[in-house]
Amino acid sequence: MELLKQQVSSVAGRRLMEIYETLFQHFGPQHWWPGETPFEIVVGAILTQNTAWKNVEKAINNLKKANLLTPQALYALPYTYLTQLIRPAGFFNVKAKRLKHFLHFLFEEYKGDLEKMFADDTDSLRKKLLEVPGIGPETADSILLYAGNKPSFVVDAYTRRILFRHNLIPEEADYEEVRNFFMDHLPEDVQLFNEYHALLIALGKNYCRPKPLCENCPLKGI
DNA sequence: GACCAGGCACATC
DNA sequence: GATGTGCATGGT
Repeated sequence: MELLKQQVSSVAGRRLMEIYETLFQHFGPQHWWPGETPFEIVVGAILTQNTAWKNVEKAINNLKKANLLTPQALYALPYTYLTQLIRPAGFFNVKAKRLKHFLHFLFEEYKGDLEKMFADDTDSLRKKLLEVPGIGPETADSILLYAGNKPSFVVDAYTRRILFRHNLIPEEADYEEVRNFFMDHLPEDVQLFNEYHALLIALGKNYCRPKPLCENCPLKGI
């Protein structure tokens, strides 16, 4: 951590590190992403779009129990059967399509091999993922960071709300601007990006709600 | 019974 | 280009 801090020169960077350390001391390590394999993480990243994680777990468990949580098995699985298995995660019709789109991409470009996919450099893989229908910026960055261990900062609704409330970004900042804010000011470190995003969610879930619970917020006063 | 959840694509203005 | 809307289940 001290080594990381030495790499931070800007005022914004020091502010981000201060927030990070405060959150880490308060919440502790988050052990993200909950998933046993890179492929499970990719599937989870698509299923969790605008959906509570608890519901995603049910869908993933259905796939696990059926021994279908591999690229080969899901690629071969009939669409209608897939929709039934992922039903608890909601939006099952669109998400089944999105999973199929990703699998098509994975098999066309990398013969179904996630390791080959992640052997691509981060920026060009990010561009390719964003061209897959159903994979937007947050899903792409989650896949890169949590499944591929690549340094791509993940931004979500909590992240923006928290940064806006702490006057670090304007309210109208778009996804890329918020992501660049982190990536321009923080050292490019996978573990830091991983933990930071997870800690922001912890803060968002517990304090930085649409109706803020600022009284006992760990960031109060810093 | 509203409101929210670890988004994204597409229609319409 | 900026807003609005559909997608669907399950927890609070």
